[in-house]
Amino acid sequence: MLTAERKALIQRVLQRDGRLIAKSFSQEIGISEDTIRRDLRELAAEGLLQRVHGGALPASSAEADFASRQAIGASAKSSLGRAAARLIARGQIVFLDGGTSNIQLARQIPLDLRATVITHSPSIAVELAGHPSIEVEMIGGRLFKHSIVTVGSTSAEAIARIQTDIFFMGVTGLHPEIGATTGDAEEASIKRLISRQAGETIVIATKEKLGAASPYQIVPMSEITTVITEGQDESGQLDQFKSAAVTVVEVDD
Amino acid sequence: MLTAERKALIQRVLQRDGRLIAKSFSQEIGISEDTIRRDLRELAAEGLLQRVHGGALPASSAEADFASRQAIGASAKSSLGRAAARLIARGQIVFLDGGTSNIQLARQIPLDLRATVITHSPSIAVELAGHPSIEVEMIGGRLFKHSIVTVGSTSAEAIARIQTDIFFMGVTGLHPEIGATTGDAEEASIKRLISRQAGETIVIATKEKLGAASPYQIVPMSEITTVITEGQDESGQLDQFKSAAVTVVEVDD
DNA sequence: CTTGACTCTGCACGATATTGCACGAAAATT
DNA sequence: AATTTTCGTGCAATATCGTGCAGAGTCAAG
Repeated sequence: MLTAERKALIQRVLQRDGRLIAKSFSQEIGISEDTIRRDLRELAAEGLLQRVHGGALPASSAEADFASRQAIGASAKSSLGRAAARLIARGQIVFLDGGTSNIQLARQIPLDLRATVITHSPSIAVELAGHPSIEVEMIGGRLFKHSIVTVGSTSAEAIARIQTDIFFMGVTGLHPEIGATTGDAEEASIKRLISRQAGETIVIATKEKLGAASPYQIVPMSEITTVITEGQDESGQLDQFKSAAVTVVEVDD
Repeated sequence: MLTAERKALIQRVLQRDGRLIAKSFSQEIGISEDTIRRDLRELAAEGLLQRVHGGALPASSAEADFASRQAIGASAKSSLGRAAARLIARGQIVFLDGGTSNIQLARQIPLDLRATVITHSPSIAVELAGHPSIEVEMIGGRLFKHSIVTVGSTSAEAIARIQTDIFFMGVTGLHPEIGATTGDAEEASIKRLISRQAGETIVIATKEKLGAASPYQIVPMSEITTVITEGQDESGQLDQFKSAAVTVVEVDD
């Protein structure tokens, strides 16, 4: 087995299980613990995971900081969410992905707007249960705890039967050449499917996600209709996205 | 279990419950008290929590305030949930209905119990996303906002394909002759279907629900295996249930 | 084809960390 | 004041870590 393969596998297991035990993992793939520990040390040095006694945890440790992630940059996310919510027209069928940006979006939907929201995020469903005029449809399936969205074949089948006007996609990275990416292969696959069923695919990206790339590609830039991001374009990155035939909406805080 | 995971878990429980008892927590996750106390000491040294005799409280005083408010009175409600959670055996497939009683139940599931929870309540799904060893399967469908559960034909189809060991049913009334009732016809129909797919049907009923009846019958008493309720039987109502070949679990506060 | 530099891997071993137990001290409860 | 519970520390057993080292494989220059 190649070193690079092994390292990729480590990251995948880490994304899937939210942790990795050095001893049991080494037995599982039939490699000595020493080698695994070496890999873990190197990946930790690159900041790709968090090394702990006994194994490793994801770099941005899983659900533990879901709440704190929500707190960080909340004001920026809520103004992005407000801008995104304005793109929903009366009567449309909208797919809302999981993630903190989309929860903000859900909170910003005008109270008199009548529309249908499809989601595979229980958090979004709970949030919208309090909205007076939005019809909510929940996609079932196995719960992927890290992102708190449903995945798997049950989800895929349900999604395949629904055509939507707009898909607000959550990503962990958005790169001009690589496109939209996320940290889990199965999640990427589900997002790809949703995108195919949608007329428009819109990505809300805070500035730290611009130019970043995670292991798994969801779709290339060509599949993305609109990017909603913060207005302070320091690095000129936005020009790269604009030239990719994508509408870029810049929002000031 | 990794040390870092354990510490993360401690902080999450602290955030959720507003407090942590060293002794009961150590039993819950099957680790010696010494280790837990050591963890608490270390986390306190980092300023991540406040160490107190018997356990720990959240670091910030604002949260501690919220915590004590929540702790008072919640203990009465959660004791029913705790009793219910004890009925779940390792490896079982359990259907958790919506409702506040079942959310309490979800919170009381021992942290080391491995089981699968099926639910049509997004709130339950979100709650269990934080549980380290429970597999969660979400039933999709149209969201019935009043109860925050999914209903409709999509839900019904998904439910019809699943056989479960136990169904913890939420009701608004439980009457010795009329049986279990609720306020919405469609919800009643979905609950009936779930009950048919389950080996046991268990109802958690606070005392104000006993003897009460809502417009729509879900199932007659003969379909209910167990009733979990509060221990203070003033009116002799429980005898009526006991004579209906139902196991009655009385819980003292 | 050979040689030498280089990398990767597994093993050995001393260093370090973690855990549970024992026991006396401190705190809470009666 | 007596009793029970909880705490903290020392200690020993165990698990995990990091490093040095040697053998195997790779690759390119000779």
